[in-house]
Amino acid sequence: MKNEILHDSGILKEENVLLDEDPIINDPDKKRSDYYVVERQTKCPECGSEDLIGDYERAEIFCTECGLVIDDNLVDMGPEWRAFDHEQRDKRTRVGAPVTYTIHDKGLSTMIDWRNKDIYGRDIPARNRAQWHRLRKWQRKIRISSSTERNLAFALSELDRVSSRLGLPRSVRESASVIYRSALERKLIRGRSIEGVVAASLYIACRRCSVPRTLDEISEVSRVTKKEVGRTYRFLSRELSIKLMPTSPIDYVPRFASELGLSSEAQSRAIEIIEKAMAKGLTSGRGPNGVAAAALYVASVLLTERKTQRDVAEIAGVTEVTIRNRYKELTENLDMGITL
DNA sequence: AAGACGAAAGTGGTTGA
DNA sequence: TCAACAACTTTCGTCTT
Repeated sequence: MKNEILHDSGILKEENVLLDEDPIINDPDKKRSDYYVVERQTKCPECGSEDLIGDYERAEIFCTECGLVIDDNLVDMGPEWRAFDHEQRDKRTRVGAPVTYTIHDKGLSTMIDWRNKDIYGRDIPARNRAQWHRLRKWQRKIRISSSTERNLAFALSELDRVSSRLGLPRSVRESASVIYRSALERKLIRGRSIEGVVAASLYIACRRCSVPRTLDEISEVSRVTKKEVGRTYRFLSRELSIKLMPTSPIDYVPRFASELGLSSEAQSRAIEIIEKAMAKGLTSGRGPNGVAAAALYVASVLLTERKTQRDVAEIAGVTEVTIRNRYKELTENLDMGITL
């Protein structure tokens, strides 16, 4: 059963609604990701194509024809887990507070009222006041019982703030909070700012989930310099022995391309170029965003959708000079048929 | 006039003695 | 700890469209 909603960009979307006759829910062969493709019969405003794909890993909906990203702030509306019967389905829809690593005590906490009244509103006798006072004191101490808990509570709200600003999907946030927790457990935060470690955890989580954000982008929305994020991230990955593959320039291509308004042919052309360049070893030691920018620039020229170097540079977060250097290397070493 | 090009000097971080 | 180094940036003058 489908329920139509009007998206704010004016595009009609469909949303899956959990109903008894929904076949996917009870099909154990379906993967989570299968279930989450909820956009159907939607039209791309650019080319009118109806082939849209919702990519919940990157939190983007894009058109397979022209590559336009229609919505890059996708909210994961599906149920928390797969459900196999009625009872579970009721429990597992995304309602209430699921247990999550992003809340410091998972939302379980008790407060003792500061007023000296009992539940009927009567005053508490003076002889008991001291006892209540002690209870309150201890309750406060227990709730946020240690500096560790205070730290975590602050860090997780900061993490939420930063990742909202970056439009990061839930999976990345969970992953980042797990990283932060283990850093805290190993007492690696001492001597470092909480913001810095939060930013670094997010950076690691982003790269792990192949949703790369540059150090620049992260330091822009958090109150940490790029230098500090970089230092902390290296420290964390060493101490927690997190192995990270170097970011592939290809991971940046869809995001940059859609921000530039390039077609999907240009995207795949750029990816082709990058693959060739990687095979020839032209990308090693080079900043991946610079390589991605140059490949996109070349692709845009080849397909006569030319973008200026400045526009590409700005979106990719590199300078025009870097793009020039990169694409000079590309054109010199790769036979691309057409001279620029 | 805007964009592309390239030289030269500067910056921040890594590496190896 | 320091110098050498590679990648990248900043700045600026010149050429091209």
